Parts: sequence; structure tokens; C-alpha cells
Amino acid sequence: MTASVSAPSKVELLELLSSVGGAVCQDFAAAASPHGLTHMQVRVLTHVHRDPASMRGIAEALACDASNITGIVDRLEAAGHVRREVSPTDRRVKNVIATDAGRAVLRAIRGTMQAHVAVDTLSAEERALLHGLLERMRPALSGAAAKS
Amino acid sequence: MTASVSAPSKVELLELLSSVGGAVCQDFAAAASPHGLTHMQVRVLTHVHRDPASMRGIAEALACDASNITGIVDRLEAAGHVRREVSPTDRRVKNVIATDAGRAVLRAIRGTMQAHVAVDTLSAEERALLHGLLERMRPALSGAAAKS
DNA sequence: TATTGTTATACTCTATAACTATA
DNA sequence: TATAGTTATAGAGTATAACAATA
Repeated sequence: MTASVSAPSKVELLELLSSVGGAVCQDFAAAASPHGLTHMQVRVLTHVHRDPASMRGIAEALACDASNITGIVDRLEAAGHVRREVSPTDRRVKNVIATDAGRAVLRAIRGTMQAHVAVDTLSAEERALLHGLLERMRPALSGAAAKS
Repeated sequence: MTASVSAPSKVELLELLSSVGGAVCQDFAAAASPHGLTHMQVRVLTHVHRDPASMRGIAEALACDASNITGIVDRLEAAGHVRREVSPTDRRVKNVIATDAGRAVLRAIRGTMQAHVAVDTLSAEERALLHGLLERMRPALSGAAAKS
């Protein structure tokens, strides 16, 4: 007997991972939409909701070019969810900081996702297992710079 | 002892899944870029590389609006990777069919991904396990219509 | 010189709405 | 009427290159 599943190829696993990941992104977007946020804006807000981060730091965490972050933070700032603050130690650097309003919105979005039916498909043990497997793969992916 | 991992929350699992899935998408895009294709074009080509599919069918499989598929297939067709064919049974329907050139390009891209170091992070058993867990979650996600 | 952030540009993806041609 | 596909539109994300301010 060849295990429970019919031995999918490595590429098929990557295709499935990209497909499922994309679907989760869409669900994040759907949860954020009522609050006027996009998925990328949620990711940036998530990255700075606890500790401030520089524009460059955000770009590395999200594995995209720094020039993209300007527009995303522009829109978050216009909505009052974050603010920019020039670093006291290096005046070239701008730190992005979540506002109380931004944290409240993020809390609401994460609350919606917390209730997502997909996560209840798996038991707590399976979720921990899945989490561990994904964590092990991540450093070898393009978003390797992403720390959180 | 609380298992091997410090019990991540449901939301954290979804965030990780979306992050890892996004990174895999980027790696697909990087593998496709030398051939002049984008990640979405690869997904469409993958969907029709064996059997033809209608525009509507592709849209449902990729969980996006049908109007998007027009442009994506336009570009694939201009590059000679697919062709459109009016259905013999319903003249409203157009079936998208991969060309030999399209299949060759897809084979090359999948070959690049097959050698991706990230999949070697896990053993064959772990890959099968991961595949099974993802398959179980997928029906409960927004891309639930996606069959492959 | 090197780095941070921004701007300008061009392209792809995205959803919505309106249109056509078929059924 | 309803459906398949397209077009038009507007917005968001993406990378590249060039730029100003600062180190």
C-alpha cells in the first residue's frame, strides 16, 4: 500500500499550495473588503500592528519591491490606519506605525478569519502539524526574507 | 507538554498559508518569466494542457470573474500557447486548447519547479501528508469551485 | 559612494457593468 | 429570458528606472 494518498508529484504539491494559498488570500480580501482594505493592505497592517517597521523592512517582509510599499502605505495612511514617522536615528528612514483605528480594523478582520470554516476542517493537532510543515518549507521559498 | 509547536492560532495558520502560498506563486512567476509567461497564464495553461476547457470553466477553476480570462487567453493565444475553438454543440461556447508549443513551455516550467529546493525540505511521506491536509481544506475555501 | 524613500512608467490582474450572439 | 464571451472602465499590485535627501 502506498500510503493514504496516491503519491502526488512535487510539482503538483506546489500547484496545490499556490492554489490553496491564493484562495486563502481571496478570503482575506473578502474579510477586509467591508472595511475598505485590500489583502496587501491587511498584510502591511499585520506586519506593523505590534511594532513599527521601516518602508524597506515592510518590503522585505512582504517580498516585494520597496516602491510598491509607498502606494500601499499611502492608502493606509489616507484611511487613518497607519502613520509615517521619520526615524530619530536616521532621517532617511520612515517608520510606519499602526494607529488605534488601524489596530481595531485589523482585529475585526482577524476575528472574521478566526471563524473561517476552513480551519475547522482540521483538528488542532493537524493544524499544528500543517503549521510546522509550512514553517519548514518557507525559508526555501522566494519570500525567504519574510520573518513574519 | 503542548505538542511540538506552541499551538498557533487559527488565524496565524491562515496567515502562514497565505504567505507561503504567495511565495510559491512568486516562484512560479519566476520560473515562467524566462518564457514570457505570468503566473496566471501558467495556471490557465495548466488547466487546459490535457483537456480543453471553456472560458467559463477556466474562470470557475481559477475562482475569478470570466471577464479576466479573456485577456489572459488573449495573451496566451498571441504567444501561440493556446488556441480558441468554437464548440460544435453550443456556438456560444469557446473551448481553449493548448498547442504543442504551449505544452512544451509548460513542461519546461514544471521541470524548473520540480527541482525547487523547497519541496526537498520535506520527505515523501511529509509531502503526501501536506497534500492530503491541503486537499481537505480546499473545499471550504473561496476557490471551492476549483477542481484542479 | 551607498542607502532610503519617492516618483514616473508600463503592464498584468481584478471586479463591475454593458454589450453581442447565441440558446 | 437566460447564458457565454467580450469590451470598457477603473483601481490595485508589480517591477524597473531615475531621482532627492541623507548617511
